[in-house]
Amino acid sequence: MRDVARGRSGRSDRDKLAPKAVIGRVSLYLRQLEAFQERGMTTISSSRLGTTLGVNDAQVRKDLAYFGQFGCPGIGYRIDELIVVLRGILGIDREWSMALIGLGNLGQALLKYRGFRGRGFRIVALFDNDPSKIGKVFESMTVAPLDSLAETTRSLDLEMAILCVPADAAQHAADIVVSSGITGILNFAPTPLVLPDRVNVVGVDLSVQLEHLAYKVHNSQIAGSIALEDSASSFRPTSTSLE
Amino acid sequence: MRDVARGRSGRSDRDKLAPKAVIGRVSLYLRQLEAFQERGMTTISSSRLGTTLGVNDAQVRKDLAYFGQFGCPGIGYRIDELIVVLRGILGIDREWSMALIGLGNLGQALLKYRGFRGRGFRIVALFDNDPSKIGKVFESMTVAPLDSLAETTRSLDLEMAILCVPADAAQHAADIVVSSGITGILNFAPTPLVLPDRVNVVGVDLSVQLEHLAYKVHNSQIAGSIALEDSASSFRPTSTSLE
DNA sequence: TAGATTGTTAATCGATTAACAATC
DNA sequence: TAGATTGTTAATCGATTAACAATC
Repeated sequence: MRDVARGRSGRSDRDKLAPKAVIGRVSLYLRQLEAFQERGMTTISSSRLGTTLGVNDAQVRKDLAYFGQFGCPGIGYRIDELIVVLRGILGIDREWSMALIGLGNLGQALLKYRGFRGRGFRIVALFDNDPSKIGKVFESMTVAPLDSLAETTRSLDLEMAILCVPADAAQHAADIVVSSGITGILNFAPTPLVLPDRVNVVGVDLSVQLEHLAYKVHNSQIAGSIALEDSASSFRPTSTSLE
Repeated sequence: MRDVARGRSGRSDRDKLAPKAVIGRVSLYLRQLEAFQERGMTTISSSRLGTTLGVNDAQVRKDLAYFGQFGCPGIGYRIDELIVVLRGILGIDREWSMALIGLGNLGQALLKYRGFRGRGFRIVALFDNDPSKIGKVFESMTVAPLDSLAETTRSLDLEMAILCVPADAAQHAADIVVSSGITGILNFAPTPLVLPDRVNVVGVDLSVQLEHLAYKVHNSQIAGSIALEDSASSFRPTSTSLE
């Protein structure tokens, strides 16, 4: 564990980052714009882009205005221009080399997953501390022990790591990642990591997501049965169907 | 109270669901409480629980108070009691049977992933529309064609589906899921789904998460180099030294 | 021009945090 | 009792939406 001093330390640079929610939506806008472009469209209004993604039109404009003025009043946004701009904002107008740490089921799957490569994220080195994994070859890369990470980070210019180790190994692995100089971690381990401020983490907690779904289904079942009781035979206007 | 003509769609039931963020944190509280319990602790204060997870203590209390009064002033919360309560709230005090739809890399991985099973989520049937997948056996389950989903939903009492198909197949697959009577979808396909209100969806968009990380790293690198320039120029102008 | 759509301000809505009486 | 901690209200903070002048 490095300098834990969370909180009030020198955050001023960080404070300039756009709110989490904005960036998530920008990512969605970009993908949708690419889809529109493929269909041959050249301009798009905030209203149309928003409707497709379930986002208010004012929100689309505000999100984009956060980074500059990219639209033409009366016309909308030029799709090709906006795509270039958004890629630059997100920092995906280039390739990123990543380490994959932990080659259990999830790690192996993410390695094969095509979704990342198409967007410039390349897994170029594999690490694990399990002796039964070290030396194995996946996608023509050999799994190396975690303590060789620093060296490889230098030789291959790794900037991000995907952390797919069990919860009880996560903090230790993360410490090694940090000391190797990597400054971005995509954390799939279901545990909070304590890290220095300069290291960026995005957590993907599959159990939390699934439990959220269980909560919703569980509670809409309850709501549903109450509604049934309430209006025994009145046809429930099941609002929007597909469309 | 139930059928207040609230705007466009009949959402009144849904409006009673706790905010997304609250549920996400409740899920984290539960996991942390289980960890505390394993270490033999019997009570916990909102302050201690919050600190461990990086959540404000007032927020912990408020989140829990959303569902009832579970604490003892001066003492804190009894861990074993709170665990039972939270499991009930989330609807994970029982088992959920799920369909896995799409057996590409990600689907296969999620099938093997241990994280779900331990929490009562069981994948009990596999579906795919790719002829090369149908009939194959994974974890002693045979992949069936998607159009047999409705039948299996009835026979096995499926309530949720994990959707792991490519983006361009997702809406069609989701329509079949919905028509089969399943009311919860964990969507890994990187595309928005258009679904009736009564169907619950939680989306897990790995590309969005990874792009968010890229954004953070990209921008903290910029911030970092500006900070370097700034401090360098304060006593060594025009220096371009790295490190 | 008339219609469409932006960027932006003001209004609204929701979520987080501080503060504190109640209470164990 | 004194110290600790809850549940909850009020204050703050942040995010979303409505509205509209500017402009293509």
